[in-house]
Amino acid sequence: MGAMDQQLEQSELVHPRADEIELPAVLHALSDPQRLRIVRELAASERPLPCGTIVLDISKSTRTHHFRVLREAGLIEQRRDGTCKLSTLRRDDLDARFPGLLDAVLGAGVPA
Amino acid sequence: MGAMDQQLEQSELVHPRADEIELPAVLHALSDPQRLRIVRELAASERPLPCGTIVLDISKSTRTHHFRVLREAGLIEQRRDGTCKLSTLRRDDLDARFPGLLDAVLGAGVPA
DNA sequence: AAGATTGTTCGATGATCACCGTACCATAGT
DNA sequence: ACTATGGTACGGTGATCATCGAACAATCTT
Repeated sequence: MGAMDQQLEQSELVHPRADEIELPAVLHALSDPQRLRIVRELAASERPLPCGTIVLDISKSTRTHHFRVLREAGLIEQRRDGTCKLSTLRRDDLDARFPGLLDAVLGAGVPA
Repeated sequence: MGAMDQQLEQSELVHPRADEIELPAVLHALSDPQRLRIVRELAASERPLPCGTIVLDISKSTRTHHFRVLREAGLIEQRRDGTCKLSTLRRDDLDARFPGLLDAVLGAGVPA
């Protein structure tokens, strides 16, 4: 969106600092079923996952879009690893900033 | 949206049952700053509040819109009381369905 | 260098959204 | 009955969103 992150856009990914994570952005990011699924899968593995191994019923570009929304909201961290890009849930940062939120969302997986 | 709730639209408000409350809808409803503020205010008073006493920087129709989103997502209950319409947080239903979620969101009020 | 794999960027599109003003509809009080 | 008052319904507008395909870029393997 902004214009000040152009020069590092291709080398370093845009990640908000832990104290910059905004609640509305987090809730919005989690309000999409596809992204919720990504977050759940990430939380389940608790190990960096390449984007490609997760959501299958959407196109590549849409997948990229969802991962960017999650990353810019501060929910995940992404880094390069060869040709893959590995994603991790920012559990500690989220728990520090919004205690209990992530657990509540993840725990709501199979309610009844 | 639907067409089956036409006959009770003006007398009885549309409320999802507790077990019909969907997580994405709840998160989406909470992802708007105005609605988050409404929910916080409702939670703070823990007593039914008329719509008019809460958000001031938006128009009447927009306020109605936000309250409807909150109600249809299952976050609040609205009922008539004379010329006013009183709103209450559906704390018990939310806690039963998504334990800890509401507390986490409300607790994230003043993070640092 | 060529090919394969993985992901991004770039429009574009249709849907949804937040917001508004105006008109309207209840109920309460005079 | 008239008039506030509190809220809804009805368009309408500009913004954002989820989605796609096609083209491109970066890395690895051969």
